[in-house]
Amino acid sequence: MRAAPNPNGPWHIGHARMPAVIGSYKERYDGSFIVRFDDTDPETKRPDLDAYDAILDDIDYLGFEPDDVIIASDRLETYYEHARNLIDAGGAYTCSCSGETFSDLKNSGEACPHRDKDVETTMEEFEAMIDGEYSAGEMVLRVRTDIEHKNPALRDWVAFRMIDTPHPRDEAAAYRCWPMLDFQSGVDDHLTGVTHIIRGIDLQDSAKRQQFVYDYFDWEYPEVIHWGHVQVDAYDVKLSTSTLKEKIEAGELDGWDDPRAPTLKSLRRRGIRGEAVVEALTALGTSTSNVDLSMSSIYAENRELVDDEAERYFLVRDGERFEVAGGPDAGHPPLHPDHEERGERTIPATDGVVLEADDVPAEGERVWLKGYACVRREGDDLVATDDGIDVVRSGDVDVVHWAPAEDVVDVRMRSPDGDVTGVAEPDFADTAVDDVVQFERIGFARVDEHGAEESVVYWTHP
RNA sequence: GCUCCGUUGGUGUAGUCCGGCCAAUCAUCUUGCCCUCUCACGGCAAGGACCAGGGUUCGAAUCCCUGACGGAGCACCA
Repeated sequence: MRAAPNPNGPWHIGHARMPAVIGSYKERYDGSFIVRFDDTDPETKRPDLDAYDAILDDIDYLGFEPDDVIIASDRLETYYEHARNLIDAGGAYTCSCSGETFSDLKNSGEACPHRDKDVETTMEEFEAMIDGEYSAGEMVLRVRTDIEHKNPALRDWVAFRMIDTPHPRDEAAAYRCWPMLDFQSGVDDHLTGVTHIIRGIDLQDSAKRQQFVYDYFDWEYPEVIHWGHVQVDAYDVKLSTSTLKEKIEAGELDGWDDPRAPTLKSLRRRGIRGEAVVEALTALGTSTSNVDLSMSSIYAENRELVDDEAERYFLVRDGERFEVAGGPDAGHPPLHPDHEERGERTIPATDGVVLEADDVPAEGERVWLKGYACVRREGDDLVATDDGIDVVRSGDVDVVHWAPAEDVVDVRMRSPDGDVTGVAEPDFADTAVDDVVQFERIGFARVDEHGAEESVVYWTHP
């Protein structure tokens, strides 16, 4: 099977569906996984030179290693050779109608004057196309299908056209005569031994178009299934590479890995594992209707992967400061509640503490500072009580997270909903970049940077 | 306009080919309870769906017809 991306930028979440499904089928049926860059339009779908590696990088992130990587723009001579064979077989003719003219004829089921051209003339004109003797729009090579076919989409479609703009890849920059997707893809699928094709519903007519070429060559068409589009909830941004590119260029997003972008690079930076993305996407199946992917299913898969190793820390957002009277010098909650052997943290309380606004108890009420003790609010002070943990177990007192008022780590947490700032307990400075931690009662986050001014983390999921 | 395709709980999915084992599976989700010094993890429970109407049949989520709704193609884009 193959994934045939158009190299126009890094992948968004929806793109991962193809490698996710192909990769898991490959493992199940001992198949092979080809990546083929379909970059045969240097103009309107102009390839982005960085995208080839970016996409391979994304596939690697997902945890797959392609068996083969091929690039269509390396293979022009192959397509030309098959076009010559097709012409010889009477399966194609050169046509100089304007797109509009041909469209009108086609829609009324009428052949254009060029359809009856003999093979020799067609061959001469096609060689002239290859030699670049025409400009864009002057000449195309059409596949002779059935001009009266009841589906107008299948009538005598274009196989090759002229493009004046050079291809961005040096290796392909000299070519001016380019195959259309249906020709290139159809030929390559056969030549590379593809047995099963998955493609989008937007390409539902492709197999029927390509079938005409396969018939001329007496090839057997692969099994093909179509699936619908994927929408992802939880993002304001449209799932479209070109839209994302515009937003990045306009400065609305910081880059392809901005946490607000629905890209794989963004998920990776947030500490979501490729495996979780693959699991969630594979579960969508391959139905032809459009599907909505909820981020919560990716989150659920990922949480299962990271929970056991994510150390716990406290992060207090917009803290309100209180002095603490009568308690111990510090709190010592464990790094992980299920793994006491990993040790405990030390959170000093002698210089006062901060609590999140929602956690501040009313005057005279009690709250349990997790890992520390029960305190009662008396004005701007929190006075330790001699309550035991049973007041928590009985449900009388809420447990809250907290941080010292001094010597904390300033933290900026970047998330799809924007940045939030706060302070983390001192031991948070011990974490390494790339660690995924859990800020208790807030959620998981990946440590991105420990800077001089502040530490930056990326919110992973609840 | 012409031509394709689809429609199972909030979301996704199994079942549809070969009608009965489906008073419909699993996951996520939501809620409640248990566990717990986290609103994490774990455990238990509950909630919630066969697009509509006809037809065939002893019997229809499953087959047929009609309709509604939704999607896609009719490009010298991929």
